Amino acid sequence: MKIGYPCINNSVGCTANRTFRLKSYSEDLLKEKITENLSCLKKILQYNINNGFLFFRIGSGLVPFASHPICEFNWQNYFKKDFQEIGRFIKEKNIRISMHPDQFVVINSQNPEIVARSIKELEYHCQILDSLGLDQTAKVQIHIGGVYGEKEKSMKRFIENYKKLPVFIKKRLVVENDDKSYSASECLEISEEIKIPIVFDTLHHECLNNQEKARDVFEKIIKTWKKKDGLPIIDYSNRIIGDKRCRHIQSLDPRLFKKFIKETFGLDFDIMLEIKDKELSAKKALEVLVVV
DNA sequence: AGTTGTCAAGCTAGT
DNA sequence: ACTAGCTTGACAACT
Repeated sequence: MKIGYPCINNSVGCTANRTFRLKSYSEDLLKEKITENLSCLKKILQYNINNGFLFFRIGSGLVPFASHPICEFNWQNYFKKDFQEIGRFIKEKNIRISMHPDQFVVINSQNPEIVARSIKELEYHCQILDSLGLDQTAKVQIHIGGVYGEKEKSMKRFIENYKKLPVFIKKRLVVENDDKSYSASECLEISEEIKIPIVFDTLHHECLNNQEKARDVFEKIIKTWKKKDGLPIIDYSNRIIGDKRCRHIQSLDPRLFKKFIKETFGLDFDIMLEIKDKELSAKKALEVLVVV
């Protein structure tokens, strides 16, 4: 079991998500930002090793505007050595890497242009992981997408569009249950058809479920992960107490986390802590694991 | 040096 | 019709 946090580290004093405005796009500026981002990524990974965090989500902004038509720069080639070097470090230290494209990636959109842009963005994410030389356990996670007032049709459209994706995307792509549209059991329905692994998000399940117990659903979800996909991934968070909506807590509650670990006894998986204070919560989580 | 409006992209629910 | 919220954070133009 590995513990990780997404995209941002507030302790190392740099960010791997530096960007700029589209208006000020130039190849030089792009190179500059990628250089800074890669250098910071190294620092974060080293920090993670020093602190026992073996799971990390790389932010989508590592290469700004990579999937935008304005970008004709071959960053994969130009930064080949840097990616290989970081990739070697990741493999040597046995770090698990994932990525999570943002809400603009909608594979089941009714608009073919949005689908095309989404595929471009997925290509970019997979190119990052390919450039790092990582195997199929490095995943790219998205949600099912929109409902458009016709859920059955929208689920079918996801399945059809998924089938058309190139293999280098399919082998990394996984879906996560969300808090408003597609529950974990609906993800399971889709997975049954196309055999896509599912990321179980504990907070989203709390907010959207069909009265299934988390452990029951999770045991089914675990089976969607084959050996080549690596251990199942869980996104862990808790709801702000008394919150009507589904907002993340600011910092890990060690007692709730301990309860969760006990409830999932006997199951093995990697945990991504989707919590505001990032590495601080990851530290708390490790402390809980040592005691349990 | 610090503050604040704005930023490539989509969808949903709430006002 | 419009906007907040979603992994919101980071930039850039303004004091």
